[in-house]
Amino acid sequence: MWFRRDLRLRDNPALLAAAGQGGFGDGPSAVVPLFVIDPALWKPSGEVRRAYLAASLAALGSRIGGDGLLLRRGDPLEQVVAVARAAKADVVYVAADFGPYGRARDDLVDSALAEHGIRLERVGSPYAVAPGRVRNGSNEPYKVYSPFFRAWREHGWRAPAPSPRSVRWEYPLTSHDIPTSAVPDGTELPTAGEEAAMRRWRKFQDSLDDYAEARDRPDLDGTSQLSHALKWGEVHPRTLLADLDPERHEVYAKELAWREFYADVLFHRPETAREYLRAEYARMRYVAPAEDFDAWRSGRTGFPFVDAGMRQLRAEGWVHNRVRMVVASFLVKDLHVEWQHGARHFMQWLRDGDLASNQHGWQWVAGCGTDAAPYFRVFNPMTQGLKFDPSGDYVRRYVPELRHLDGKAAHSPWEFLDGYTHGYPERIVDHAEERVEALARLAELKA
DNA sequence: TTTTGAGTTGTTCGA
DNA sequence: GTCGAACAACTCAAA
Repeated sequence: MWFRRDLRLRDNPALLAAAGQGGFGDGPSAVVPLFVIDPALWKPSGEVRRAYLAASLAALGSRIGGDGLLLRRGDPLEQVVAVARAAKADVVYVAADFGPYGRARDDLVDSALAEHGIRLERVGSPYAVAPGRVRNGSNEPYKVYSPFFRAWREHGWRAPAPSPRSVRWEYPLTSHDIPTSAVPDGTELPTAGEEAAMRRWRKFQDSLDDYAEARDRPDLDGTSQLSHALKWGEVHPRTLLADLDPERHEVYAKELAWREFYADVLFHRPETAREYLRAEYARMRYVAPAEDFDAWRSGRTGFPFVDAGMRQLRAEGWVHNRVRMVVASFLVKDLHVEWQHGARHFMQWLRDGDLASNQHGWQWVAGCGTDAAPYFRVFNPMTQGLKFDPSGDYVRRYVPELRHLDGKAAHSPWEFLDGYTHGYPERIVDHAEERVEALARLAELKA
């Protein structure tokens, strides 16, 4: 069993197939629990995601017990083949990967294994409905979310798979060490592993009825906080969907469907991990990242809601989705910087950094993605802050220079004589002007 | 093939 | 302070 982004034992069809249990296989087998630390993925992941992955691997090792995971470092092409041969394995089981890199990697590993008479079996995926499955009446992939969601729900998914009974784990080779992966100073990460994810889910289920209201409020704890667990497969979305009331909890199911929609879009258009989904947007006039980009990255734009979000990213490796949209809109529409620069920064720091969701979330905000909505949607950072952080608590939590301002005053230090007495920077741009400029640049594109 | 209705998440302005 | 209209035109999906 080659684990990748499915770091759990429960509801894991590939593992059941490997162990020959649950009707997935043909009788009990010994299983090698393999994880390969691939430098091609490890290095660009950013220290937060690396640290979280290391903790998650340790948690999975504990769940397995005994010698835990068989960890190998290096090119999967070499490592998987070496381990499979040493184990005299007939089959290597995986959950299918639908990302651009993972697909190519798995095809290569498939061929390399085949040379030794070993099969690569793809059982299940990180999604309730595998990318490529949901099609419209013309058998084409959907390009708009809402009809995708209806068809996705109609398509349906399997019930959660049973947990494996005792598995006979085998270790044909010795483990390598996990590379050093210290958490950056001051970064707080949640407890890793499937048990922690299930605890969080059970706790969050009490809040599901309030989710539709509370989910948009970054000052409240209204979200499930499971994005990192979904990213690493510590929990499968199917497990969550099975616990939802289809009527009352549709809003939460819709958020899971967004994740599946973006995976589907990226599956059909793998080049959009880097390139514009709407190619004409490559022609727009942009500003090369410079001092303003640095101010954005470090949370010193002078716009409290934006700066709070950018500092939350660095402090926690996570940002509330509402704030992700606002800071992304600010970079693209107020600073006129291409979305790829912002997306790369997010991927460097997010503990849940998922290529499909991140890149297409950015493209959506930038207007070059799957958004079918009006072009004139430009977020006003102060209006957004007042609307979704009405008490100012979120801003004060991450921006100490504004803690002396009470209530909503934290959103507009420029209106107060003592607004800047604690070192908070002045606004680096005039939002009203840059909004007009963004619309003008779009108009040029249309012309 | 043509037509029709709809499209996550907004902002501004004037009544 | 609140509320509704205006802000373009286009693409997508299905009837």
